Amino acid sequence: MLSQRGRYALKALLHLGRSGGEPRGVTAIAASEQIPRKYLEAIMSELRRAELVESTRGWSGGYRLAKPADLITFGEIIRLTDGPLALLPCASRNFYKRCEDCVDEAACALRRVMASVRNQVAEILDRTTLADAIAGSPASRALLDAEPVDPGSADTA
Amino acid sequence: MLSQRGRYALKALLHLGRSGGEPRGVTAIAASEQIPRKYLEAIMSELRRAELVESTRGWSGGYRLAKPADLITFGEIIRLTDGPLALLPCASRNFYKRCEDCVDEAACALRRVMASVRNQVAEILDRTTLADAIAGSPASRALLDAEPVDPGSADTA
DNA sequence: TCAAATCCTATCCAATAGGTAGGAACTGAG
DNA sequence: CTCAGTTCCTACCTATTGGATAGGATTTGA
Repeated sequence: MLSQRGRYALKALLHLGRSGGEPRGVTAIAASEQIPRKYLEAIMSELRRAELVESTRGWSGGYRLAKPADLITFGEIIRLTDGPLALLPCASRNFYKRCEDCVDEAACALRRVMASVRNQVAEILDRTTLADAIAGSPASRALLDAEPVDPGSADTA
Repeated sequence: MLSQRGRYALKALLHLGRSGGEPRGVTAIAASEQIPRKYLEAIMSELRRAELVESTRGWSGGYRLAKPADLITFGEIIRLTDGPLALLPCASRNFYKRCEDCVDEAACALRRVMASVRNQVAEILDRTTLADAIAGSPASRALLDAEPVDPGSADTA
């Protein structure tokens, strides 16, 4: 599961994506996205340090995306806020770490499966951009529409 | 990422799958899979309560799989030990929970993407069984072989 | 100069992950 | 019938982390 922090980051970035190039203040974003203001402040600082957003201070300052929304992928955002996409460190590409206790094939059988999961997840998240999500027309529609999630009737889409 | 607990559970179950129907004691499994014995004891208890394994006590007792290895999927194991496969509760099928603060499309744009990820992950994990992993010939070889993970040169496969 | 904004550091709290301890209950071998 | 080896159960511990708040320093245009 994503951390709340990660979810907030994604919501905030999607918000900025929808706001054109205009700077949006943390207070405004927090209010309209239902995020605790002070907490969002910290998150936006992190996003700035990661150069996903740019900020202007003072007067009518705020944050805006540092690049076009179609150049910012879910993958890079989530890796920043939540770390590896993979289910195991040994199946991660960007955060690879060997399992200390990996001596027999059991571990490797595991790793094979986990690597395939990682590949599929990365395939989606590294190809889907903020712009895709906003437009509602993701890069790989075939994948995204494959099998709709249907949580009762609670949905706006 | 999977919890250590989940990883241990998977390793132990794969171990049992490789052991034919013969009961294996916790001590033996722990030793050969490099898992703290007492901790594994707790995990095996949980797996028994979930009816993934059966136990016999006393003498030459131990644990064995409660069903054939080709009827136990990674999906059910991981859901048991680590909860939802989805990245967000609102994108989960088995653990669905509405996001309290979900009012505008941002959340739904998010959910669309996360749902597609969930579907792909579940597709793999619910179709891959212990037997598949052990045989090294997973259900959907096309997927699993799609893009091999290459962590430097540290690999036994 | 003032209000509004980002920025920075420190702190707090509850929950969880990971693991340990100690022993009760069971069971076949001897 | 006892004993060693096993599962089973309850409780506990400790470090880390997630999620957030507090308070103020700094910047900047109106």
